[in-house]
Amino acid sequence: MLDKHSPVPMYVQIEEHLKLRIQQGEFSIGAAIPSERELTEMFGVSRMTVRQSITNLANSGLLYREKGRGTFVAAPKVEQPLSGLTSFTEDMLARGLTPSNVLVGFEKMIPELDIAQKLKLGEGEEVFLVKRIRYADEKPMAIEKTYLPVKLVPKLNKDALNGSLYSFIEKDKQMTIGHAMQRMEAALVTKEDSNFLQINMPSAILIIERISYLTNGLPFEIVHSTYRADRYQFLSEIRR
Amino acid sequence: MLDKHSPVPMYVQIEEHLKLRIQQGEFSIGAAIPSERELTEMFGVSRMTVRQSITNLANSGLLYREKGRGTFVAAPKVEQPLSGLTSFTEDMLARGLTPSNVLVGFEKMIPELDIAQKLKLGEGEEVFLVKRIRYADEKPMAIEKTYLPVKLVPKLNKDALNGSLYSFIEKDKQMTIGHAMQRMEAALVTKEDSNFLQINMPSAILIIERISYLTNGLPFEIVHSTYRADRYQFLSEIRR
DNA sequence: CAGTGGTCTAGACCACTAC
DNA sequence: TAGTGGTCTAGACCACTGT
Repeated sequence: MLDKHSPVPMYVQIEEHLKLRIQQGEFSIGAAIPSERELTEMFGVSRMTVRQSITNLANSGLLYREKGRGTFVAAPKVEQPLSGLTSFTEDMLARGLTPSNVLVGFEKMIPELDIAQKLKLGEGEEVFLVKRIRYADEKPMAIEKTYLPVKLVPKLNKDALNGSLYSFIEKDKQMTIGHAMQRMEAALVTKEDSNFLQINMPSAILIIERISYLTNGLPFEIVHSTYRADRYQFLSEIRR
Repeated sequence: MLDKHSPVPMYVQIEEHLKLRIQQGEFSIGAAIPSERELTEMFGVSRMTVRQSITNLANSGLLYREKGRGTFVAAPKVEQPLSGLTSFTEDMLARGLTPSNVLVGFEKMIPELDIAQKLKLGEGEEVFLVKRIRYADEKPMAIEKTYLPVKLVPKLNKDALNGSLYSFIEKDKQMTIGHAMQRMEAALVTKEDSNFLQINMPSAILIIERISYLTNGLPFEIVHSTYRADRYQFLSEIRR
């Protein structure tokens, strides 16, 4: 059933095996899966290994445990939000839209004080500022300004912007992306932005500012996005 | 150092011990904490127990691990978002504001189709609709409409609305709250809402709709909130 | 090379649930 | 009382990092 000599850890194989059986409807929603001791025998592994699999599946929301009763299949999420840190491109593709974008600005500059503080920059340290209009299915969706410390990505150029910025950053080992803080607010569109977004005035816009951090806690980018409110909704999941 | 006979699990005690030493600055940001084997000796427990503690602290973002190198202290979050599922009251208190509210509607009704579908109700099943104006520091902050299936909370009344709705629900065992899906969008305020919120027209508002689920996946409430955009920003944390 | 975190074993006792 | 998940032990081998 499992490949003991695969480079894929046993607990990952068990996770995939269980996921598959759940997807195929072998265990319906709310039904108990086999107990940890039964799985231990079925797979010929120790109980701790089975528990690691189940813990991961429970953390991801597929299963839930009840003391003294068993482990059960949770109801699938009706709306699946984009989990984790995603780019505009990934976001649009997940929504079934075709993303494209126009670069309207790329410069090296000394940022304003609030940007410098959020990126924990010293005085005089420079950032790259990338300004893009983001399109979905050929229609304007958002204006996006990205600030990146020059010292973290000194080799950044226009060509790199076509690919994934995140994989460009993570090519450099020791730089792995950890988490991000996101601030969301509503506002009225400005005259200038209404032209870029091709909307009337007055209109509401959704402003999303994201500060992304490496695993060591160092901030490495600020993304300031202005979305058309009539075309964009933000979905997220909240856990207890 | 640890109490082997405490009802508090050893791994929790170890977590608290490490948290304390980090807070006291014994391990500074980016510094390595003792290796798992060192901790095993220090605490007189097995390595798996130590690992459970460190895994939890790493999941909560306090530590991060690097293969072959060690475990390190992550930088503290600059802005701390309200984590988990919180009520308006908790949210405002966390922001240093004083919450209050006015009940403007409480009725039992058959909901519209979209609400019934989201709550997975059958035809003719009723909901409670609670409409409240939420204030922060005596000024209007949001309009909140909450839909609750009558079959889940048959005894709900106006008095219960003064306390915490969540603890009212969880009093009933077998009903534990699991996760929620949240949808956020911006819009222009309507004439009616501009009166409730005491804002001019045109103004932008932030609409947040939350569907909360029990651990078994059953939806148990929909909260539709309309926030003043000039007074409210939504913070969230995103993990990879 | 020695040290680190990642994976895994084969047991054990506990508190809790259901019958 | 039997079965469940929660906690814990005392080892083991692996791949990876830094010197």
